Amino acid sequence: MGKHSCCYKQKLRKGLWSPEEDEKLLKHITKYGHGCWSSVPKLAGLQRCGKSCRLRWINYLRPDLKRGSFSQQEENLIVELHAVLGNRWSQIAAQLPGRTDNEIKNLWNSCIKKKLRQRGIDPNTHKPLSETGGGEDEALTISDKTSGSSKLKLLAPTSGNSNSTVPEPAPPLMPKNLAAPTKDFFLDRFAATHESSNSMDYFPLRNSAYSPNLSSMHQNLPLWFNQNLRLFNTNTELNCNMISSAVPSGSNSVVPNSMDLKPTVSIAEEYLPRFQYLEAGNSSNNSASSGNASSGTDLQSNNSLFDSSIFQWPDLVLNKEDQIQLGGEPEDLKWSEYLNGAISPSTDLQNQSQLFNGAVKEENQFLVDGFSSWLQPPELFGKDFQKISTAFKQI
DNA sequence: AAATGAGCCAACCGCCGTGCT
DNA sequence: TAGCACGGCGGTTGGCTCATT
Repeated sequence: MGKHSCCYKQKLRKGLWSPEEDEKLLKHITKYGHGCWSSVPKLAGLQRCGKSCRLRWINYLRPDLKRGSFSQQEENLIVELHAVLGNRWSQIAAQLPGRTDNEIKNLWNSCIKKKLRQRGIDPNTHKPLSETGGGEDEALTISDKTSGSSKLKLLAPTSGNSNSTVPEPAPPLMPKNLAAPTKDFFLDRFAATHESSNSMDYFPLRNSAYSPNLSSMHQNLPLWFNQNLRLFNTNTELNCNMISSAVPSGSNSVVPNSMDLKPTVSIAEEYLPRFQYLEAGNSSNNSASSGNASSGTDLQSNNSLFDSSIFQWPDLVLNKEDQIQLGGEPEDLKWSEYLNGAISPSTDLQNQSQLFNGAVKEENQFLVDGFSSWLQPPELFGKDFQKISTAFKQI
């Protein structure tokens, strides 16, 4: 049980992938797309099961993967997201463009957990160890895998009656296949969840060691995370500004340096002011300590998400000059989507939603951008990217 | 230089949900 | 409706690398 039929059919290779296998798989997918994964190994001439091919592609060969170590901002974001989503690595990964769930999971288990414990935080509950008794195996309160109920808890706003402990039904969740939510949709959600001071009762982090401001955001975060959609994919904007600032210069990101893909308007910009509102309304101390207070699209400086949190690992704070030196470009933008016109400065949420609800699989984009990026040494991306991408666009 | 342990990471395993027949 | 195939996810494992003894 659990084993796919393809695994029984023949003696299949297991273990590490050889460069030859990688090449075969890559060539096949860049040329034909993956289609049905179970048929990929056969068509590509590989002695692997389709599942293995899929995994290899997703975790390693995919051209939009960001290589290199995680930036401090990325780590912070992972911690924050984990506090909200628990061990839903794929959903966390969806908010970190270029990172895979496996990568994040590994980072969490090998690194972040340790750091949190060193800081006296229980990585499971995100509460101080003193509160949780420091039990390593304490039952998870957040990553309850019966996600239905836990989600309800996260999502449920409380009634206007601040004494009530019974959550009232939440406004409707973002429907998977309906038109994308409007700004008002989120405003309504925000109002519903933010109105009641007691709403924290249903949020596991209400007493966490994080800054109180976070609770407001956390309450709303789940509303924005749809299991089947990337977070509007707007995190392209949300994340890119955070992450790009700290990506080491040695990072061989596939995003070209020479391109300015930053959209003039994004959903993130639409909603980030709300974070500012949260700050103003709920926090008496929203002064940025990150030294990264600049644009209105910078999540970090706008909502002090990390500013007053305990996750200020002091070893990596970049000033503006550093950012410029390191590139500072919005490298996490899905440039392939830009190429395909999926995200343009005028692209609205609905269009993006349609993009991801559409029949075309997201990965199919690699047919185009994968080919160009893979075959280019990283240092050539910037120089040749536009030319190459233009060429592929014309195909 | 060899042995050992720790940490990291790629890949596997088992389960679940979904869509198709 | 049941059964099957498949994709996807999260947990776990095994092997490699590096540091320490």
